[in-house]
Amino acid sequence: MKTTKTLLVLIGPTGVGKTELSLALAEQFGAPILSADSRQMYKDLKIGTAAPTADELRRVQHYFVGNLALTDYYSASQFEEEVMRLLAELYQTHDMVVMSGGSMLYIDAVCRGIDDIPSVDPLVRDELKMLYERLGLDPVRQQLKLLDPVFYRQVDLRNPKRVIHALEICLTTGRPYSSFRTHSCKQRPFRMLKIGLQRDREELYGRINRRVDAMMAQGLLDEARSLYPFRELNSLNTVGYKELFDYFDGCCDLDFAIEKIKQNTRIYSRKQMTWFKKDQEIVWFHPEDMEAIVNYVNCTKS
RNA sequence: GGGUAGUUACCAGAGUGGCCAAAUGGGGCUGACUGUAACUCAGCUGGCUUACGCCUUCGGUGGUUCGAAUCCAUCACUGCCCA
Repeated sequence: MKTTKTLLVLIGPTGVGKTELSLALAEQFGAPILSADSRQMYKDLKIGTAAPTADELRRVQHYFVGNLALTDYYSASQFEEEVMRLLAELYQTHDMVVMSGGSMLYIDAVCRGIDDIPSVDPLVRDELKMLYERLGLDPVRQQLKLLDPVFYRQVDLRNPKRVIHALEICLTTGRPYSSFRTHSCKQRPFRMLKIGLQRDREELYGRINRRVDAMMAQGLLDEARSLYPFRELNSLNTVGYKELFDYFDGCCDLDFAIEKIKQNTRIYSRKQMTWFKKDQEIVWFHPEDMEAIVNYVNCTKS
């Protein structure tokens, strides 16, 4: 009899209770956990990203937690590639793997695939960054219009990140950015069960606020202080750290910074929900209703 | 008790006779997003309406005026100063 290999994908906004549930489910099904969190991957971001603790890491085999240095370049595409390679390996010995996380783009990269686009030449990146900083977005837009009129018509021309990135690709490859974009959905050699975790807004916000207070009690301030010298790194453009950097700069007092962390975390959770809402494959549960989730998983096994 | 400044939408705060449902910022909400994504960007934010538009608002009341958030009177409350 052929056993179906399953990827149990736990999706939900930050603070909803993914970590706890993922551990319980992983133990129940004897599955390893694959984290899909773009910030918990950095080994120096522990408290502020609510990364699984050493105890939790001992309970279940985890992947993609604390595997990067702050200076490492990383992308959703790399994540897709590494996850696919790892899954092929894990499915030799496991029927089920749990993937748990909140990084929308990373999850989609694994579940649907992401187009194969070459990496940006660092020189081109620096050059465009300078151009943008010196002369604004307009010259970037004009160049993009010339090199990729198709994408030029599609992009949000007011969004610097998107406009600049498209041009970066045009310049490093010599081809229009849009020619790489197929948006095709890749087939995966395993079955995916997307489980969405949901709580009432008020309940979620309460958890988020309390979690930030708990982070402070655990020493987030010291963690952030030790990372302050690296604040310009992209990996530190992260909720929970950037607000404290502002405090170190003297831009606000500590209480204000903490409130900002709570607020930005709430905003982030809403962005996640907006993204996940569109995904019709997700079946939604309350994170504390493990029984219903286990039933659902078992029912779909046939 | 006397003087003085004020009372504008969730908050702060512009507006001092028509171009005002009322600038701007914050907050809130909604959404976009395929390569640094916990990023970046956008829209809405008095009520009803798809919209044209209509209705109710600028501390209360009463006036002046074709027309008032804006002028006058009065009442209430708040801040500051002098007693």
